[in-house]
Amino acid sequence: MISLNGEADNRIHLNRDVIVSCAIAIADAEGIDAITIRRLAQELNVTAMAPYRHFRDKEDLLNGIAEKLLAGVNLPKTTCLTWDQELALVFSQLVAALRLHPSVAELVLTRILLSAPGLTLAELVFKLLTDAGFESEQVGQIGNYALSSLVAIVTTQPGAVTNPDPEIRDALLREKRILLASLSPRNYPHVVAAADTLVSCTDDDSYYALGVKLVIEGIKGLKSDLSDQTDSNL
Amino acid sequence: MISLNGEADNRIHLNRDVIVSCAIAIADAEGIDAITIRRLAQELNVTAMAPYRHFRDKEDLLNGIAEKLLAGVNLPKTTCLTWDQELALVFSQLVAALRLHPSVAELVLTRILLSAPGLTLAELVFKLLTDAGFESEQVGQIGNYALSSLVAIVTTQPGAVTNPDPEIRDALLREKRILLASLSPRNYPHVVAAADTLVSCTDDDSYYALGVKLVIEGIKGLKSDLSDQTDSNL
DNA sequence: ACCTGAACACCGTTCAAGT
DNA sequence: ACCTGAACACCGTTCAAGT
Repeated sequence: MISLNGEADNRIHLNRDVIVSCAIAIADAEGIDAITIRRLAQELNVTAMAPYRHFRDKEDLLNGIAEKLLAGVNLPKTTCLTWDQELALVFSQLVAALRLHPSVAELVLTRILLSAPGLTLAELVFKLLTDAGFESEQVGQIGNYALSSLVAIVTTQPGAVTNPDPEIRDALLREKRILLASLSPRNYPHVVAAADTLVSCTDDDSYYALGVKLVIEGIKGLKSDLSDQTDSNL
Repeated sequence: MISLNGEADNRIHLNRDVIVSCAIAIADAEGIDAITIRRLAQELNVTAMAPYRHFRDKEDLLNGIAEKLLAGVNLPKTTCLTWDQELALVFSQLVAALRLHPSVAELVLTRILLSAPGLTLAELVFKLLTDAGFESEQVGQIGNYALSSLVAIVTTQPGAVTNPDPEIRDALLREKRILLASLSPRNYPHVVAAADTLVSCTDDDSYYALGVKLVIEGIKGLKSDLSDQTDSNL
């Protein structure tokens, strides 16, 4: 049946990517808890049950969000870098992708191995750790630590505040600042001294750069321990 | 009015700690999503609204859970340790406390500065980082990284699987193992090689010990960079 | 193949009462 | 002071139909 009427058809053609993109947009604007199947359906001018043609259940939708975030990680193609330089680059790209949508970043924490883009990322990280000289058991563990740490760093970024509203966001930040400012400097001198740093970032880029560096330095530290026992080449 | 009847009164005297403990027990048995106000009320033989005398809303309850976990961290009292040794000890104790209830560990990620025990922990970590020679801005950032990383490590522990049922747990683990085993070794050789490590731990203790070491080594690596620029004493 | 519509069991939370 | 009871607006998800 040909569409005869002049009314605009508000129904976008539904598919996984459209739904996932819509969910991310909702979370960007109102926080992760605003992602519900019914809200999504409403936003897409469709019945509450329509999304279920494309997702088995809500968990499947959340997996789809994590997958989309991971697909946004810009992995280096060719490379004339040392393993630690390339690893630092990969980590930076992961952080860069997650920073675009901080309120859904937490979904990635437990879902890296559940999608192709996540597996591609993990594969590259594991390969670089193998190049570095770690045993296969340590490769899995260290890779796991590193990826988890970086996701967590984005999730807990000082200025983050999981964003329930563009306006309330500022109120929450102010509240957090006041809470830290009201602490007794006698009981928590170092927390009070670091309060400004903890509630907002002067420079997000350098904040994340330091985070990546911490992880890389940690891995290099573990490697030194290894080579102390096995060989002594740099 | 004196209780005249012989029936046992199933209603425990309600307070924050009783409710929080019950919530943690529910999560231990059935996963974090099983924590609902109504379920809690039912478990405590009380009306759905009764918990609201002790918690403003569900968020307040989740804060209470995080607080209880952090209160379980056994901080060292006196100390004749160097800053890095004591920091390693504190981190180990944090991990030890979180490991007792892995399915609610994630709640701590964004709630450390919201309770007294969390603030005490953060204060000690920040103090030790200050002792190590970091500037106050770096103290806050590095402390944040380290604590976030350790919480994340517990949340993503290989054998963890957020536990929706003692029986389904094994099924999920098997499923995960099969998923990784079914991957093409051509596309993901290093992931496949690390599959066993990723799905379960041969030794949880050494897994977490390595995680703590990674963070400590990372911090020491950052410190070396500092002292390279300022002075050269070890 | 893809969407609708009604229904079910369950949530968090409000408000006004009870004792 | 602390708990109850009824009600409201919202969830995820099922099932049977529609086109």
